[in-house]
Amino acid sequence: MEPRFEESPGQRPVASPADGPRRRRRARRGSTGATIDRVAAAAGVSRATVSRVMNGSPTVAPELAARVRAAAEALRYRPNAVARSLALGRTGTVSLIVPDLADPMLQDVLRGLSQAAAVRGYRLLVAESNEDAEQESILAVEARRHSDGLVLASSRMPEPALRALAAQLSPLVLLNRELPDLDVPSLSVDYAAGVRLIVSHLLALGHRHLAYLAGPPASASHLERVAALRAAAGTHGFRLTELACGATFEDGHGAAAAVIGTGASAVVAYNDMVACGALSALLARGVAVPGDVSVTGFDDIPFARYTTPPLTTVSIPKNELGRQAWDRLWALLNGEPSGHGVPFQPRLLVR
Amino acid sequence: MEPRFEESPGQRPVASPADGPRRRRRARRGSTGATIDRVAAAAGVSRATVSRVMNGSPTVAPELAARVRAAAEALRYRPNAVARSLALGRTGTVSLIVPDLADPMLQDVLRGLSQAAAVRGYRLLVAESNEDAEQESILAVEARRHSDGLVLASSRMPEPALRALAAQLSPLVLLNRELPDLDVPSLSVDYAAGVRLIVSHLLALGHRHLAYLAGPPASASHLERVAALRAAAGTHGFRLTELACGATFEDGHGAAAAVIGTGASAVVAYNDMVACGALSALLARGVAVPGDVSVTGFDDIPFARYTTPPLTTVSIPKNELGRQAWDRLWALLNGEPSGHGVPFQPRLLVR
DNA sequence: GTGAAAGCGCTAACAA
DNA sequence: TTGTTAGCGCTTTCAC
Repeated sequence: MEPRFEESPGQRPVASPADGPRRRRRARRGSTGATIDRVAAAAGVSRATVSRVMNGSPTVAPELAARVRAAAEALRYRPNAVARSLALGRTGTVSLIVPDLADPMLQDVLRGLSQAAAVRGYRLLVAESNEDAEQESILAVEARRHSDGLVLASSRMPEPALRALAAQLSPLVLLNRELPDLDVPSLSVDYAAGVRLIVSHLLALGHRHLAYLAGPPASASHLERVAALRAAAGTHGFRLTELACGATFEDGHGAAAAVIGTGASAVVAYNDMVACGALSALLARGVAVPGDVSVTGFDDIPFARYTTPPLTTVSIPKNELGRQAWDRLWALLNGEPSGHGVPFQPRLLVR
Repeated sequence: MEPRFEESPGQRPVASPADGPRRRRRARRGSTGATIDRVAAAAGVSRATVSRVMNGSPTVAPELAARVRAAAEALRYRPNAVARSLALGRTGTVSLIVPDLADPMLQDVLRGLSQAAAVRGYRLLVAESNEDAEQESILAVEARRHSDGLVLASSRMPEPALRALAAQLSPLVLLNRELPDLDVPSLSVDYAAGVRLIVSHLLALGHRHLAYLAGPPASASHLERVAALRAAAGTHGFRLTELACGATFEDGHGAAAAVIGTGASAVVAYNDMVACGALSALLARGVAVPGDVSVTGFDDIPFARYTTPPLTTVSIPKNELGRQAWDRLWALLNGEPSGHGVPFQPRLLVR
């Protein structure tokens, strides 16, 4: 409230009245701060010149540039990223929202995205919604505010909510989720085709009664799969028993008893984790696999190859999905249109 | 230095000469921008008041607050996170650097960290160094500039480099890596103790020749494990054969032939992935596990429980490591000291 | 309780 | 080529 004491004269000449507040502000931050101004002062040039040098502008006299670099070095100057972002109007960060960070399937997507983004000098913010649709809306908006674009993977958001949010979230890329007639690029896998591959394979082996271990009810990919299964059952006339299950090892493990109860000769699992869990529990109960019962998975997680017996599954290009998500986002960030792509075709891996 | 122009009185009357540039700037950003100024204007109050309302300050008259909220709502105003960060001097983001995003072990750490941070409203930036030490230094500095703190997991950085960087990276928490005598909190697991648990178990089963499938040479945890193994071999007088291997399923799978060649009766794998890979390959070659050869892992990844036979391994509290990392970081962010903790004790899981 | 204004640290248009 | 200056959008003193 009172004006501060005058600075003692000398170095930092006469303290203007404005000096008091400024001091106080400075104190707030750590002593970390070598700012662009300090470097400019040390090098005896203007802020602009320092900025030019730091950003590699070619229009700076070599002699000056060297002086600036020396000063920056001496002061251990690191440009403040936040200030830079504010001035530039972009953060150099994109966000990814996933329902479950522990999902080996999404993990590879995460990796592909992260690596592709890194190539362009972009960083990745990740957030986990814990399969909670409401949470997801909030997270998405929040994450978007801190970054330049958003990838929403396997969104659990109800379609109306998603639709309403889409504008706010743009630039936005959807993974494993469609939003027809809205101009949001979405990368999808033709799960129905995947299911048909599995079904054909099992029918060819002579199976006539399949048990489906269902995924999370809110999962779009589960819905696609079950729909395709039912359709196939109608077409090919096999018996289909659906069992509520889930998406994890534990879920699959817990479903083994029920599977045996159905008398089905083959298990179509929602994904590889469920398949592995079920496989393990079946073997433990003395059921021979694939002798008594066949088990198939979905996704081709790294693990699927190393179970005993190895898992027959449908491979989807996870890493590629991540990379493509980046490509779409990158296009949007540059104002290019990013055409709606064709769905990825899964591939059957018989093991 | 020069006094500013006086503002012309009245609303926002005559376009000043400065108006040209400003216009151009505006155009740079998307039309997304409902700014605090626009809301203030719409509500007929000052910026400060809008800010107060948005941040829930109690010192605003209810009537005004309502007006502001209405205006904000109408304009679909979302405070600009970057500007806020700049003014506040904090980003509300912390970074995690990992060597490999696909590692199921680190993944659970990532999850624990992410969830714990979320509780305090913090977001998580992740970056993958691809096991590359140089890359890691760069990434770490970069990530740190964009966030308020850093967690470095299983750092591959040589100790001198890490030591030199520590100050620049602070607040910093290390995972799976010690930096003695430097004041950097580091969360570690007593891997030597874990190795001793496994060795005792195997010795009790009568094994006298163990094959160690070695992890990545630059990995600190591998070095700890191998040192403990050698020490135990000396103490207990069993035979130890070390085989170069790696950290992945493939690595373990590929090592099976070599394992058989050694004639060892038990395999101590660097981690669970290696163990699973080896297990699978051994079974495929007709080696009975655990009949002919025992296989043990390390980490207790979710999968380890669902192999056939299930994997005996050493459990380490991955999720807890993540949460604790956050706790330490949070302490540092608040200027509290964060005592060097005791190393976590692993637990043997016999399966 | 509210507003004016000075920052936060940087970029870039414009002038020189 | 270099410097001046006006922003980027928000928070927070300080004065009223």
